[in-house]
Amino acid sequence: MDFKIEAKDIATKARSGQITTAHGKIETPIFMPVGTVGSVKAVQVSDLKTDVKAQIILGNTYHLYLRPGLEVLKKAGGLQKFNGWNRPILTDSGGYQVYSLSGTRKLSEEGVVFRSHIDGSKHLFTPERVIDIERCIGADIMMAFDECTPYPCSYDYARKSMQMTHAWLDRCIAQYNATEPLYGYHQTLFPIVQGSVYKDLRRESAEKIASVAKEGCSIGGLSVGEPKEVMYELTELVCDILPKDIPRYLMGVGTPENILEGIAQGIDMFDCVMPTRNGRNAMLFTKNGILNMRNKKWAEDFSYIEEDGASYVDTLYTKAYLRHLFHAQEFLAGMIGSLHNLAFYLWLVGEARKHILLGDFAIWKSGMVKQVMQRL
RNA sequence: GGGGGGAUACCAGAGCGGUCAAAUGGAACAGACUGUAAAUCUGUCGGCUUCGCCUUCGGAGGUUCGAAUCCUCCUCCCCCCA
Repeated sequence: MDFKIEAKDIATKARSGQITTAHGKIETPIFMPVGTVGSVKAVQVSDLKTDVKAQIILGNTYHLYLRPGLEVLKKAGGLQKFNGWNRPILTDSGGYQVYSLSGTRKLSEEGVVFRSHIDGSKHLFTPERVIDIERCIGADIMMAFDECTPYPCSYDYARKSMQMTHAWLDRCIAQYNATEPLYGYHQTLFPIVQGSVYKDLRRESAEKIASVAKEGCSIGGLSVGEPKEVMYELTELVCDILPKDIPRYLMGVGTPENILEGIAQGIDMFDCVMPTRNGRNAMLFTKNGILNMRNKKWAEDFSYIEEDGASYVDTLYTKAYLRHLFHAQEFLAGMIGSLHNLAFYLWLVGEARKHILLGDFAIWKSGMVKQVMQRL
């Protein structure tokens, strides 16, 4: 994997660049749609490519391991072939499930025993095992196995968890170095900064990650409920420590505002379920603000979803019609919402990139944040 | 013509003497959602000057300390037999 920085903003720490993977190039800053079980929910691959203009999508190690399972993925020749995407894929390691499925798993220094949310069966995930699974999935970018700490989180717990994540990282790297890709193309490994909301822990973790990161690195454990100001402050602190010449990925973030702030602090990659999940739940992000498409006020609004929107659905359907679809619980409603939101997110990071290259990112951003976050 | 059942809030539908402004669904209205156990979840849902009060359970009377619940009559609906 290769990363070239093309431009650096002067007023902020934003930068634009290009990542080259075995499955294609990625222009940064970039937003990566989430496709947990191998599919970006409610969105066709064809639309992801031509309409959303996604360049890389996520998959999830825990979910794909459980279903369809490693044998199928191996026989398919990797996830890129299996799901028809054939472009760059990043897999989350299951570290988020350590957090989100905390009620059905047991955590120890060795690893995590998950109780399958599908059938209740037990599955041990160790750092070594996670790397093996990610090899089977064939992700271009594999995430190290970590614990995403909850919020709030005591200092003591955060410190121990961070130390464990660091120990797991060393084991991930060892396993990474001891194994080969299964499908003949290069896979890279991103380590993850943890440390909850504690600055000294974040600093320590960032230093650890900086010392081992080769081709990219990431920041985890944020956007789990802490105030956004805390997230911004910690992102800045961490970015100042992380290597400048490799991509930085802020995991699980976020709202359009979060993403623009992240870009300003030097983040290159983002992912979040928000555009798809909220899109399925009738919340639309537009360049003029946020709409709840279930609201009565759209019942007889026959204007297009977004007159100059980024997706073809924006001028194919009216607000009144989309509201009707949501009320009628038609699958099409969630498909339109997801497609619209993803196209908006990709448009947003594309614009950010454009303005970084132009040199007026800071001005553009402050106007855009206000515009994009207002409620319509 | 004879016999029986029923009318409850926007809809459907519990309740069958006090703990009922009335269960439960649905609809409606609003909100939440940040490395997806989510096409999910939450709240409100008679009125008001809202720790209380007022008006409601087809209509009119009555019994009772007290009625959506019991009695009488009326109106409408449904079913069975001829």
